[in-house]
Amino acid sequence: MTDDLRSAGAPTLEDVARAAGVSRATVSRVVNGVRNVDPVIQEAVRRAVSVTGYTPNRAARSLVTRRADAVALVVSGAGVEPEAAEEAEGTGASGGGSSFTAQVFADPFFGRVVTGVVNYLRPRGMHPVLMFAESSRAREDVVAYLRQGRADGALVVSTHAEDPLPALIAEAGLAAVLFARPARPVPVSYVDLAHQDGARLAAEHLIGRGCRRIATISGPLDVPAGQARLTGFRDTMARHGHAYVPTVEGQFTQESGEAAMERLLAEHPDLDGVFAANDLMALGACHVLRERGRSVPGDVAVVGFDDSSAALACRPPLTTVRQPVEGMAAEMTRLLLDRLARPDGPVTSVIFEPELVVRGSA
Amino acid sequence: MTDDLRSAGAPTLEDVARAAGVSRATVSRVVNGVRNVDPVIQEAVRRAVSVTGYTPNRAARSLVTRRADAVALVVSGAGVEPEAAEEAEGTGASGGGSSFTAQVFADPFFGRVVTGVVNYLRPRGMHPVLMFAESSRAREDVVAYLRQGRADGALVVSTHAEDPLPALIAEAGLAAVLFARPARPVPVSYVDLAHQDGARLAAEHLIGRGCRRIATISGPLDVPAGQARLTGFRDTMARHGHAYVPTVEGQFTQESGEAAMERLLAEHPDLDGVFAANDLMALGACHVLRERGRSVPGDVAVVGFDDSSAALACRPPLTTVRQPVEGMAAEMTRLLLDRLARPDGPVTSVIFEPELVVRGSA
DNA sequence: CGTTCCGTGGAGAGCGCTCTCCGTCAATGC
DNA sequence: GCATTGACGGAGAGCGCTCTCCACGGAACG
Repeated sequence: MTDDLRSAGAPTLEDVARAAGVSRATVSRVVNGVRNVDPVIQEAVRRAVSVTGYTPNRAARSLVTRRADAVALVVSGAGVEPEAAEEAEGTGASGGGSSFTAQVFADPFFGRVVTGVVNYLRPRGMHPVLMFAESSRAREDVVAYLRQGRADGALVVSTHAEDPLPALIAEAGLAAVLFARPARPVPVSYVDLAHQDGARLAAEHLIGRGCRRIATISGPLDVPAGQARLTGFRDTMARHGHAYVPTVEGQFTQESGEAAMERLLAEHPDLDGVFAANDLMALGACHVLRERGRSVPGDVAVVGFDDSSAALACRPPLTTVRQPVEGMAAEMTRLLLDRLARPDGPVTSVIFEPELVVRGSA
Repeated sequence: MTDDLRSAGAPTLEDVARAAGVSRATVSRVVNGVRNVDPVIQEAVRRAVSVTGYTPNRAARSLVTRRADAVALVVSGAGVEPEAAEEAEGTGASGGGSSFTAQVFADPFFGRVVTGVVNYLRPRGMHPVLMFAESSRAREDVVAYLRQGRADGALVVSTHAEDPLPALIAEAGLAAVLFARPARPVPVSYVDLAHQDGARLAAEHLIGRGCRRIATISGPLDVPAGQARLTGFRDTMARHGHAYVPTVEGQFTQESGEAAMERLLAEHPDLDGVFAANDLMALGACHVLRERGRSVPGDVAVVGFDDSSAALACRPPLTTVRQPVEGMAAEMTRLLLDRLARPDGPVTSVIFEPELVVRGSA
């Protein structure tokens, strides 16, 4: 219906300029809302835009502005194991596929990150490009992608400590912001949770409800979050006179939570309180407790961490420490856009406070 | 370390050409592997590329090729309710935020879609741009994004039937492929599951293990998948002499599964088998059954649908109908890239066969 | 009444790449 | 031996946009 005005294909600035009887530069000024343009001419241009059905060509704009107006959302793992799994790429009909991506989304945590990122990006007309970086090949891809200018910066969520990606990005002089403090110092901004405070809340809650023989299932200790949650829990316990806290290390998975609970129960059959460093492990622990004839929270109180959807899938629903993931992800995004606006700004960190959510399990 | 060879900023084709002592065109030919280039020159160019640390500028390439080499992955809802929720965009610290995105990722199904898409895209050097289209504003954004040439096509996963997005995209002459058949016919390719066959597997399994009083919790009946699963289930039951199947409609959520189970149990206290149209509802059903003193599968056998992670979070783990989501998502992606390669190709549909996964619940 | 200045629109030079066209040179055919 | 062909490299014209300059005119000032 607008074909009469455009030479061929999509309408360009030139076409709009012709239709409005002004120059290309003026149309550009109106479209980008820059400098003063006579209101009458502005109106004429706007009309011409809608008549021609003009849409700016992003590639052309990017070429001169040197900005893609896009950011990458990278889920990054350290992965010795996933590194090898990459071979099985092609098929993977029966759930094989990329074990890494599947594994990432099994934890509802990542969905909350996406929600926070998208909420912040969307009102600004931006959308994240989703990338996975679990092998060194994939990490190079991410760096290449950024270097090609397809994205202006990266939001990096590492699933393991010792993730080499942040350092790679920093070396290449590319912009990035991390979710969670990197294990090794890297000159990159990040957001994180006050994990120790969260663990303290869990400890105080268990003590407060009268538990006397309390144990904990920690996260992997090579991950800063796992380490911090354990430290925070033990410190608080010590401050309340509990010198010794039986501890078994888990891997943040439901299975590892089950195995850990089995061990704790075998070694300390009389325990009456458990703090699991995330909800998935707490869920596993609840299953084992029930199978061993312990009622939750009657015989044993259980507290989780994260307030993920696993907390609600559990019966009774889990008392847990809520991490404001969406807010953290939004802040992470804000930090990145800030940095893109002022590339020589300071490297900062923003730490969020957790919150105890009391439900049925403790 | 390579600064001596580049004029300033990132190295360009020109820089590489100068370093290799050839023309820009030749470097382009080598980089893109097009036409025959003398092996000796090829080698020289390659060396120059690595010496200069050259990376092609995608914006410049896109400008002339008119291809972004990117696709959008759109999660689309029809949403009357989410439409209004858009107001609360800004803050949303405590989990409020965009109820739509949060809701999308609560079901592990979407993570599997992402996995399949990424697995197919990655070996081809592509990455999906994640977009949500739950309001008409957002739908326009998606269309604008595609029209700006920021993505070559869209992979659309609709959460509701009557989703207007596919039609919008088709009208604009943009490329798209859908996950699941649209409620209204639209000239766009799609992949889907043989839902009826899946329901048949569930019915036969329940009958085969000796259940006599079988009920079902259906999905929302305005969604083609919900409808098809119910139809398939009833048909098979009828074929085995069960003329009447007590049915309660659910909404594919855990809560709706609980409510539905309560009702079924109230009206048919003697039932001994339940088919829930997805795992989340089956999980809810199991919780209710246990609370009402029924053992699973001893007193009541339960079969779910999807084989999502909820199936494993359940105790006992759910017997369920597996939907090869990853494979379907990969095929959807293949169809889109095919279409981009041959824009005048046929509109097709690919239907996948489900598979029964027997675990503890039935 | 001349000078300065600000507000505003146009001209045009690229941004870095691809791709068509053309030129060159060696191999081949009659 | 000369025309024909095929293989291969170079030249150069854009792709659609932004943005820096410059030109122009009217207002303000001395």
